[in-house]
Amino acid sequence: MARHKNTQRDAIRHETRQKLLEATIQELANQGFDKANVNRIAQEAGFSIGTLYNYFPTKRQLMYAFIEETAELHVNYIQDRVIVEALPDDRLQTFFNAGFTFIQENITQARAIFNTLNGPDEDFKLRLFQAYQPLFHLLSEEIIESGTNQGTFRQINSRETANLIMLIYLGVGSQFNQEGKLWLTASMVSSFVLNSLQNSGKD
Amino acid sequence: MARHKNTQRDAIRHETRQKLLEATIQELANQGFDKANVNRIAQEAGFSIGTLYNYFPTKRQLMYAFIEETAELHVNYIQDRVIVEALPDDRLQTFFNAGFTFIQENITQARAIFNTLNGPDEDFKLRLFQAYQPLFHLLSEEIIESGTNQGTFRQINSRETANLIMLIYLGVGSQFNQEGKLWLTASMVSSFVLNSLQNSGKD
Amino acid sequence: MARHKNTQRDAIRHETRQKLLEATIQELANQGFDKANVNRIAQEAGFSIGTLYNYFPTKRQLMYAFIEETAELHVNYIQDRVIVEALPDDRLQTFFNAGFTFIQENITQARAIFNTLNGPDEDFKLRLFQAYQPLFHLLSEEIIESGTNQGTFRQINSRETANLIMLIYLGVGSQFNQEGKLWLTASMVSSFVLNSLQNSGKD
Amino acid sequence: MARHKNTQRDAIRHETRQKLLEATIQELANQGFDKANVNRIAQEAGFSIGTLYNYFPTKRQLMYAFIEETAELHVNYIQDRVIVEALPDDRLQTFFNAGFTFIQENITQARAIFNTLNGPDEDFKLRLFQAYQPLFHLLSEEIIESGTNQGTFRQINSRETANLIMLIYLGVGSQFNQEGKLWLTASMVSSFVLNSLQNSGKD
DNA sequence: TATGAATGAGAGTTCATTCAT
DNA sequence: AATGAATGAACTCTCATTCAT
Repeated sequence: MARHKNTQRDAIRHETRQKLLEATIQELANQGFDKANVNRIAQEAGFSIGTLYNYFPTKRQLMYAFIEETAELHVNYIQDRVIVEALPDDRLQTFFNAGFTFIQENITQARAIFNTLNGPDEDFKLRLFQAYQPLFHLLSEEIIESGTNQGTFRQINSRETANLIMLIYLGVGSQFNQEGKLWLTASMVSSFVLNSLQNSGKD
Repeated sequence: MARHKNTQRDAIRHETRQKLLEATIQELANQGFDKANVNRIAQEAGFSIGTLYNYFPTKRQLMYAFIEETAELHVNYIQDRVIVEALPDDRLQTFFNAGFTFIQENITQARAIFNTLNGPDEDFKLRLFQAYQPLFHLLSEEIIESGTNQGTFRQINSRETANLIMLIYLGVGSQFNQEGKLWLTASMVSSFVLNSLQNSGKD
Repeated sequence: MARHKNTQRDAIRHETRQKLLEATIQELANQGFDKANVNRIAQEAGFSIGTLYNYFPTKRQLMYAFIEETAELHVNYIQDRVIVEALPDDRLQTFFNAGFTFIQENITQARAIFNTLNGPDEDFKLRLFQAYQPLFHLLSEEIIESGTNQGTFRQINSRETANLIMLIYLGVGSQFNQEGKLWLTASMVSSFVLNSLQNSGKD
Repeated sequence: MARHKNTQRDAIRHETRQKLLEATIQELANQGFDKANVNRIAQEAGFSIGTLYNYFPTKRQLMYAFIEETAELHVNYIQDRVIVEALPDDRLQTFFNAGFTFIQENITQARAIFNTLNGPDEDFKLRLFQAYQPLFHLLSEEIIESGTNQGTFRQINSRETANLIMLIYLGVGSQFNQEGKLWLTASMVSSFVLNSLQNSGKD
């Protein structure tokens, strides 16, 4: 029974934690890290500030938790869809399709991530970089190298190119208007990138 | 003599203003807008806080002034070098060469601009966007359309592509390490982009 | 028990709020709005500045709260005593008697109100005007019109006269010396006003 | 010739001083003493802040000068018109007529004076009180006592009554709307006061 | 475990005043 | 006599964090 109680308690703890993180997303998306206000976050989540501090010892820890949770969702969403494709071309297109779809469907998180992404805080950047490593690896190994090996893509430094594509993805992904519509489409971007990667006769 | 006196006054005002803006650059590069501290800026510039506020009525106005001055330098530097080239290919290469050179040589300003660029503040973004309009125009009209007309580049939407290239430029430009070395080289990036733009047999 | 806890919390909040308002009264009485210092108010109340701002979001809101609380006390005090009198003459005398008594007994609040009353701030004036409306109504309807209808007072515009009497009351009320002694007595003032209002043979 | 030069210099000094005082009136009328800004006053007057400080050693001295100049105009205006009347009744009516006319015609000064009048600053009050002494004397000696001696007015303490009338005058005078229209008319107020003062059969 | 009253360092901004020219 | 650049104490307000209940 003690065990049962603990399970129940864990469930409550988990739920509270999630509510706090959701409120954090909203606040971060609207305000960015510096202007985000933990008192307001607690209030929006329906808890007292004391409770928030029972779950996250500092504002920074709260933000770290948010980054890691959101990045995991983001990464998994793309990875799951890319990996089922066989051809490098299709994988690249799926990368952008899935990525931009995720952004459109999770615009608040996306906004919060992108706000954080290019801020001056090196700690945040490092965390984000680490959290997005799987996508980097996906691009570098499962798409570019795979494509070069199969002769679909021209010879190219896979790490540098992955870096550049990742940058394009995040850059385009952060350019949405107030309604969350991206300025550039997935197809425009992926065709731009594919055109550069594909082996043409002349090269 | 009154005229002479005014000249002297103007010189003093100009010098003080410049010192304040230089200190602003440092602070912005290190801290970003929100954590930038006007008291520290004034002190670094060698003036009292009151003097700073005699020159710039709010922290925000100070930042605007910085943005406009720096963007103008940045834009002119690139424009002057691109426009003397005749061929679209060369212009594009020069765009990246000059751009990345400017960044390396003005790393503090660049860092400050990029810190600002992707922050959550829409006002700053708008100001930056406006200040960098000439580069956007340069890409769209003088490079891409020119190339498409001459048959060097494939048919492509010039505005969207300019947008994407600008994004790539600024994205790569903001990825430097502590010593100010860029992670990607101008030649790698411009060849990536050129490969995408150039007419190949197949297309 | 939760309920009990809430009751306790409410009591604490109320007490803190009152202490802050009391300190506000002191400060306003001594300094007027513009020179009133919120840090000093908080300190006098025995709290930190942060606590003050947890209770009142701006200096101005603090002053509004003070105005409304004090005006209510002031109005009730006079109203309660006037309304039990039957004759218009007695009511008018009671109006001044009670009013001046209240001032003598609450000299700090009175001083603060009068300091505020004629300051340059239109917002404060409006608030005060609204808060003192019941007294205005009391004079206009329950004293002057009542007196005119009964033939005790001569025919006279009740609203204008109420305005004038109110002005006299507040004007005399603000003329006290350092010890809080009024320069004019209630009986002198009420006999001056009654003499003007009462029907004489000649008019 | 030296003398002539000095005369010229004096004229310039006088003109500069007047311009500064005029700007002071505007500022005081709009802002009240505490929010009045000497830098702004100098600018509005068309001089540098340094020049203002050459003429008035402190903000406070500038305000004193303003008070004394304005009060003198105000007092003279009323006095000149009252003293030519023979009868106490007419003098009292003229007192209010002239007084309210002056206010309407010099609304900015009036506003500034009334803003100052009831502020918390005892020094200002004292200065104003002294500056308005002649009006007080006019009421007390030349109107009330004169009237009592002639039997026109009932027996009444002349100093207290003068005090009360002065208070009524200044109180009504400070109640104007944005366009400078008074809420009460001169005739309404003077008839109210006369009704109280005049000997009726019953008293 | 949850609460929320209280804290206080720190930030942006104002403005009377000084003084070298 | 006139100038205006420079000063800095003082002020309002913010918010991450603590801790007694």
